[in-house]
Amino acid sequence: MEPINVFKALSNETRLNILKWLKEPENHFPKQGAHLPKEVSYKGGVCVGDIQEKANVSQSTVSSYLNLMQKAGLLESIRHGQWTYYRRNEDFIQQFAKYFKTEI
Amino acid sequence: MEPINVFKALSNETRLNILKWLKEPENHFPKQGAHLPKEVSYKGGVCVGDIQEKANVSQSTVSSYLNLMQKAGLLESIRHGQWTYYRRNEDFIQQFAKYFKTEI
DNA sequence: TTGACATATCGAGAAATCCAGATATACAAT
DNA sequence: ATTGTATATCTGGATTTCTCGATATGTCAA
Repeated sequence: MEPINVFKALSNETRLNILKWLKEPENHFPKQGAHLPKEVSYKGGVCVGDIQEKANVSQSTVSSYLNLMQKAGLLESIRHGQWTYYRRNEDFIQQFAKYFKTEI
Repeated sequence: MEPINVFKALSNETRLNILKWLKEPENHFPKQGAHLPKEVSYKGGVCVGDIQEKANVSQSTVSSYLNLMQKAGLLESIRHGQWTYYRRNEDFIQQFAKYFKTEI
């Protein structure tokens, strides 16, 4: 775990919002692309295009943001056909919260 | 509370170290300047010069780092004569840890 | 295999951050 | 008043981050 990279990932409004939105994907991504049955895609995460639309930044920006957050440990991704679904890495986030409480 | 500013403040190795050192000033600042009786200065924090020596960055850099961290809410300072003592704002840090656990 | 679409990567200019030295300010002691 | 010390602020060059458009890659459908 590289705390600095986690803090850097969270030092940007858009990225922080993405992480929060992904806490409740059903609420924040209602126009869920109909690529997959609801239960599958929500469990598996939200696809890049839907996140881009909500975040209102360019496709390349959102893609690299998601990659950055994944490298930091905050997100994980699953490819499903031509879509990549990103979701929170809850284990890691919880572990980091604990680190913050005890080490910081 | 501006979470983004807190994350930015913590996105730097030196600043993160300073925050950790200030958790146990007695351990990390043994050559405590003899400006004040020990109990006073430790309770009140550590002076800029001592932090600078430990952090091994320039005087101006450490001063602006401490100012940044204070603005973010992580530190508080007390002036005592010609010395400024910085210490952790434990209430804020604890509050932020809670925010992280519940909101992030 | 070609075309369409989703996502990733590349390249670059603008903006922000890093961090130092120089200078200013505040206070203490003489 | 003057000098010395601690800290803050200013200035600026180097580096990093931000964010885009363009292009590449991967996948599905026809």
